[in-house]
Amino acid sequence: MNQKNIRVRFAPSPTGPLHIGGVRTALYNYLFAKKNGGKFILRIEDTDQTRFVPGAEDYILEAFDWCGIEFDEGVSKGGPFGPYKQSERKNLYKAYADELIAKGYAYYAFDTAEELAHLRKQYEAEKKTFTYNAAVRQNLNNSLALPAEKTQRLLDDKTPYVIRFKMPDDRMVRMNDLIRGAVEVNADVLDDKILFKSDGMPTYHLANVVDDHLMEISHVIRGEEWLPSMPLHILLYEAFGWEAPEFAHLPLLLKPDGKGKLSKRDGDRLGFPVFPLQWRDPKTGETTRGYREDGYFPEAFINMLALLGWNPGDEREIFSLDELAEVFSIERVGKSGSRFDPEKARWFNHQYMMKMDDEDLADLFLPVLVEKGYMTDRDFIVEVIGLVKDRAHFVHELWEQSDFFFKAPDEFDPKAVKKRWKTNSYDQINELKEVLTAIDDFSSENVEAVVKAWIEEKEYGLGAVLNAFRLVIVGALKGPHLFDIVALLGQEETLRRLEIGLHELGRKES
RNA sequence: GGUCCGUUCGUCUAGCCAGGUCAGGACGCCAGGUUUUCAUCCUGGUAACACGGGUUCAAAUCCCGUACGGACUACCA
Repeated sequence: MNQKNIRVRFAPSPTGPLHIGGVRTALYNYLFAKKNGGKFILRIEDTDQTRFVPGAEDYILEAFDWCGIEFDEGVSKGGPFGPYKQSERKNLYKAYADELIAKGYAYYAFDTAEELAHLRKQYEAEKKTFTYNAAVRQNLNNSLALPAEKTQRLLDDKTPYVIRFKMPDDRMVRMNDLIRGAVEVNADVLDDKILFKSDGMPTYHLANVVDDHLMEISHVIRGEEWLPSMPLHILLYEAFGWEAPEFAHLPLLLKPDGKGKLSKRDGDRLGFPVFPLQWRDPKTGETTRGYREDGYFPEAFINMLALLGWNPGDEREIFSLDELAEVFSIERVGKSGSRFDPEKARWFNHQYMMKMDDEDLADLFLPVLVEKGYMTDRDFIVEVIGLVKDRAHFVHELWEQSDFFFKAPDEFDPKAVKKRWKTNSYDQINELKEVLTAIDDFSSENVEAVVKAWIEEKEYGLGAVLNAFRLVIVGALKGPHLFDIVALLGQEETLRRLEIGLHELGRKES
């Protein structure tokens, strides 16, 4: 009874394309909400005007749309707690900062960025770390150190200032993380973080806490990089007299090799996407590949991401989004970072490829065929897909697995020719032509039966004839069951290819 | 440097909380099988508890330390 409503949020900053680590964070939030009958909110955290990138917000929306992740509330969706973009909530944060000052939990600071940078350098030269905290704040340019009249004069003169949190100097902050358990930090190693910037915008810390409270967020599920600021946030809730949400800090996604977290460079270097969608940088015009454009199915992409850091506790690996939502639990999220494995990503896509309906695949394959200039009967395409889809990892690989269904070979693989086009091949294929011409029922089974009977009767080698046969039909020693191919191609086309093959390959002299 | 978090096959991981199984599965890799071919597929194999102490009859599992890795340490999020 009385259990708080579950409300979680994903709060990206629109500074560029969404990294797959971000997608995974959003996914876990989504799954947690769905599993617990809660709400999932999308909030845009654009309090840093200098880092705004045009198109980034649309990218985020489009990426989730592609993934099939839906929000209950948020930008472009609306909801009772809007607006959901922090720049549109700008005028509401200052009052909260003022409240903290009034209660003695925060103060004005007039130090310039240059002064602080200088101080940091000085400390560094002495091999010390500069921390803006209780130990030094009395010697700096702020409302705690200055006489009240001086502070008031600076304020009246419109001197630029920031508002800092007054970090307690002797206080053990005890916290709980849903994934890591108890965590405790002594506040005296923390610094007086800026809550409100001189440009009139709040920093992440203030905006995040205020909005999470106002939006009645029950669980904050976010990346591990936020773990070090959890004490600040807890203290902020405390200062406001608000009940803090539960926290869960997700482990990072790591590079496939070497050390460190997965970055865009790793994708470029190793040849796999790091972003869900292709992204064109508006400044440089540089284009970065995406999972969608690389041919991944959104279902496979999501499935792969979900299993990176979470597992169901049994040996299942293939899950739809709905199935994930049913079995997901935050307790089963691992503590350690997960190395991203591009090979396994491919494997997931292959699993979905094989499961996918031939008709649906035909819809996806059709544009590829049109582009190649082979517009064919749709039923034919569906048949082809049924024969080759198990062999491909991606839709675009369907073409290399099936090109011979759409055109007679324009060249014959030299290695295959050397291996399988022997002295007597010409005569045998020529004779096969007669055999095939005489067949009325050109079904796979019947052609196979007739051809095999003929080979047996003539005592030709099965492998010799069939491989030469495949060579002239396909152009290489590859592809599905040969008789399935010729049945689908039809009698006329099969005979035509035999003709072409005989002409091109000719009689091999011994 | 400081703070915090982490560490089971090459990789993703189960097992740890409630110590007792040849440490299980998947990807990859290797071998065999199926196939007239290639791919798929099937079967089998390969391979791990970071290290050192302690507690205990018994430690991957609990405790301490060490090493290594990571994140954070901005008027960025």
